[in-house]
Amino acid sequence: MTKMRQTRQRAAILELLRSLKSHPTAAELHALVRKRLPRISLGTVYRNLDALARQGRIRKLVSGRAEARFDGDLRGHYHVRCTDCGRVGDVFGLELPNVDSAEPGRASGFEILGCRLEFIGVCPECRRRRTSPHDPASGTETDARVPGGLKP
Amino acid sequence: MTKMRQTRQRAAILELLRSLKSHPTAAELHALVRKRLPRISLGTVYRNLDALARQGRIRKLVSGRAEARFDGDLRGHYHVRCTDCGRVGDVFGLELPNVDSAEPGRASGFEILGCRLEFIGVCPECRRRRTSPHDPASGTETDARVPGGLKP
DNA sequence: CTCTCTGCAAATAATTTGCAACCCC
DNA sequence: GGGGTTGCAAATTATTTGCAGAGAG
Repeated sequence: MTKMRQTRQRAAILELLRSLKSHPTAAELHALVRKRLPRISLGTVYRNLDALARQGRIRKLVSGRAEARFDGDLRGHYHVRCTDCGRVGDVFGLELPNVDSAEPGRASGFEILGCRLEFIGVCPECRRRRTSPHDPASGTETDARVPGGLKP
Repeated sequence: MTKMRQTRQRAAILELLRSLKSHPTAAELHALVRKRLPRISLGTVYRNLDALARQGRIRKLVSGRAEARFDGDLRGHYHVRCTDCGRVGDVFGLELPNVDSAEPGRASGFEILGCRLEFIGVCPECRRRRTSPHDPASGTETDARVPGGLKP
């Protein structure tokens, strides 16, 4: 990763995103930034969002470009997703304390229906292949990395 | 939702998925089912996975077809995603107990880097628009719906 | 028989990428 | 000036959908 430059479009995207209370998609952001920089392209928005997230200056809320995966085992269990290859593993036998739904409901104004927790990690195969100094954060939201204790 | 028929392809997909310990993507599943039903199309696989998940007979692990969303606010907080419109809201001020990373690591064989938790709910706007008896589970993984207490 | 389902192919949608011009450092 | 960046357009990828024929009930 070489030196990152400060361009008009990058600054506009960052400033705009910081000024918003919402969590826009790339397309929404593009429409908004366009008011100030009418010629900015969607591709540039994507490239900058990626760069900024990779730097940790903004946060990317999951999903984008990951295929859906399916599980035929209905027993309750958690999942771990490999940051390198996307593979998903199972975590059976883990008991976590319940979360009170009233609190997030009050804080957000949403009617809370449930919640979802998944672990982020590196699968055995990818770990083996990890010799070169791989890039740090993929930029995708991955809350904490507290050794021994994770902030859900 | 009318009566669902029992077809050869649907049965094969379900049986195959149940027999697997992995969490295949639709394409991977398609390749596998094809060994038994060489003429089955990818479209049929998608349609059946969706139907089965909607019925709760299999589980769909997030992502597919949701656009990425971005957040310029780096202060630690959680998110709620609206099941109806996809909008994302913030949950500030929620303190949850940490999760021990050793346990999931041991259970899965993965090197655990972090975890991610997001709430699922209905945003104020969609709730207002909710008069008709909307369809229940979208099929997408949403762990528990314990009133007052959510299983993370 | 009647509908739901299937295979096939074309259509969407989100995101990525190749390339020549551009402009930040 | 040199190399990261941009706009544009074409390319990928994942998933959806229209349609006519097939097959489950």
